[in-house]
Amino acid sequence: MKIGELSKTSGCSIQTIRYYEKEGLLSEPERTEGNFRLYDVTVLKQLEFVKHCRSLDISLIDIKRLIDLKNKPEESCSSVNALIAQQLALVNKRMKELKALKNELQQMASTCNSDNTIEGCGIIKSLDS
Amino acid sequence: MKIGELSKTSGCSIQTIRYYEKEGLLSEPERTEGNFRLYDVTVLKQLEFVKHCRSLDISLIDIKRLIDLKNKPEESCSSVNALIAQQLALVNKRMKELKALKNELQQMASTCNSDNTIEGCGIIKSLDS
DNA sequence: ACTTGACCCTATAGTTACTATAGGTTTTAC
DNA sequence: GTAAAACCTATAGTAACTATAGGGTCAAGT
Ligand SMILES: [Zn+2]
Ligand SMILES: [Zn+2]
Ligand SMILES: [Zn+2]
Ligand SMILES: [Zn+2]
Repeated sequence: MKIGELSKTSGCSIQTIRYYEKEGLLSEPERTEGNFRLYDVTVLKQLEFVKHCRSLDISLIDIKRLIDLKNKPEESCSSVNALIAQQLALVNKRMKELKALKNELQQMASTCNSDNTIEGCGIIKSLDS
Repeated sequence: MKIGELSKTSGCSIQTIRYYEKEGLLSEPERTEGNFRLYDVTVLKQLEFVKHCRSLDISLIDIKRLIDLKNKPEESCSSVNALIAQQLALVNKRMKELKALKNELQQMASTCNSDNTIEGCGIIKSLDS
């Protein structure tokens, strides 16, 4: 199949597919005489793998590491485990930050009833301090 | 004071201060004969305002809007309120996403005891499906 | 055979909020 | 007088895409 069909089947945009290829996350496909990319079905699995990783917010560099690890099926999976643990730690950290943000924003919002001038607005006062 | 001192006092890097100025978040300071930026104390308040907004993850564009609103103290503060509400909605959305991420990552991590080959690793299996 | 339109190609610029150089000028201290 | 420290502008890099610009290829219809 050509890239347009792969794009529709996978739900990835054409540019993203080409970008993933450039970054080494997809193997380079064959080309037609006219230089069009020509994919076989195996690339769909690769692309799904990448998409699944991205949905977990794993960086492209880490996805590449995972792909490299996948190609060494005999080795220990401890690196895989470490990578996921690190990703989890990142998510936990961001969640903490977001909770703090949420608290402060909520408190700020509660000081404003929208029925005021900017000069007297509690939100602006909070932001000024 | 010159930019180095402002940087130390405020905790913003020199480049960041110049960047904020370029983006219109700080008023342009006077210059010495030799073209060095020369600040008076009022800029510190401006910078603190920006920093406080950034700590709430408000985008530079929205900070600029807030600054513009601040300069119209007689107007209604409903725009301010709306902007903060929107920011809160954004944070809530990201928190939901992060929770889903965390769940999936945790579940994946639980399928791996690090004592396996990559071929048999539960994490890799999850990512493949 | 020829044209039109859909599809494809590469290369480049834009996005956000900075950070980091490169290459140069000014000030300050000795 | 000179050397270091501080400053200046302009430009490139970061992450993961998205969006053009300016082409080439291919299938269908006339
Ligand atoms: Zn999943
Ligand atoms: Zn208000
Ligand atoms: Zn605060
Ligand atoms: Zn494992």
